[in-house]
Amino acid sequence: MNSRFTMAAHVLAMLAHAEREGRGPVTSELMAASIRTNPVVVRRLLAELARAGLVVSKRGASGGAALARSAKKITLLDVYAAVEERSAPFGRHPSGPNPRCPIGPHVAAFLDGVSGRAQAALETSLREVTLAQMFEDLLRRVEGRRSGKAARG
Amino acid sequence: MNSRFTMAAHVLAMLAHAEREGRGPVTSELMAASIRTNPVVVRRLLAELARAGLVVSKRGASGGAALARSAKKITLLDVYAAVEERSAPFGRHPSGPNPRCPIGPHVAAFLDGVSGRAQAALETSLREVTLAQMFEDLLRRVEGRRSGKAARG
DNA sequence: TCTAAATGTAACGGCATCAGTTGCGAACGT
DNA sequence: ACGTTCGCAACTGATGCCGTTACATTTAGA
Repeated sequence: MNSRFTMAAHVLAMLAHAEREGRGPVTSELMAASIRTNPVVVRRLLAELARAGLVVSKRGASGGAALARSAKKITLLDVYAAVEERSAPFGRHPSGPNPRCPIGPHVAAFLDGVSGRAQAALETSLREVTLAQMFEDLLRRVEGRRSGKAARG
Repeated sequence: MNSRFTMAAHVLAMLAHAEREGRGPVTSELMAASIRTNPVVVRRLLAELARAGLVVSKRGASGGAALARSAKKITLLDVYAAVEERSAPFGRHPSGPNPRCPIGPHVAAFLDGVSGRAQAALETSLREVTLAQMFEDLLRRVEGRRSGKAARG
């Protein structure tokens, strides 16, 4: 299983943090150290996020990545769609069912509907959370304010 | 991506059909021909379904597989859980976040909640459909009754 | 009792995907 | 000009899944 969504959330949290602190772009090297991976892995991830319009990168000295728009306007669904192309919960026959079998194509058609509804439910639950909400929750967790109600997630 | 759920649905539909027709056990070879795969693949699948208590198999001459209980009492969630162990919609850092990074563990904790809710939504949508409902829908599709309302799925 | 029909299971290869790594060219600030 | 940083291509190792072969085991039926 694929860990790009988790890494993307981590990266975007760092970018939201930098933005709030008024710091400049964040380098892939710094983020890679935080995630414990290689800078190139982070850059590949950033390339996908940039293609989706979520981040912008600057090259050269004092370059790095930053959020392309407000953290309030980025939902986890945006992130998921950007880095996880296959959102279907299950796959299909690689070679298709036997066309001489009368039920094969109908099973596939039925499952298309099931898959579509499951996918819609997943997307709805991801659309409800913005990057800003996630970041605020992280701040609360880090600051250890146990008194406030724990944010969902 | 994994096609076991689709194959399992196909297999179980055939078993439901055989049961309704009063036929005996269905061989893996017959089912494999319908799915266009190898009998061993079907048997591996049946082994998982049997471990989950959904089917029973008989060895030897005139052996094969049959439903272990009524198709009305098997939901697609049962099937999904039986063959798709990883139901989480996204994975985690392989090596975990950097412990010296203050937000890493919190990102993971936050995403645990997100994943749990997404997973719950998926499971709810799968629990709503029984094998019997799916099979009835397939029958309608095969018989080509366009007048009746199309079943969800 | 013998035979044919089936399952159960192990082993192996091919293929795809992913993470990690290296190397280098291009862009950019100082 | 120089060092910094991204972008990108290429390669490796690990993993997971499907397909296939092979073989032992079980069972019904002649």
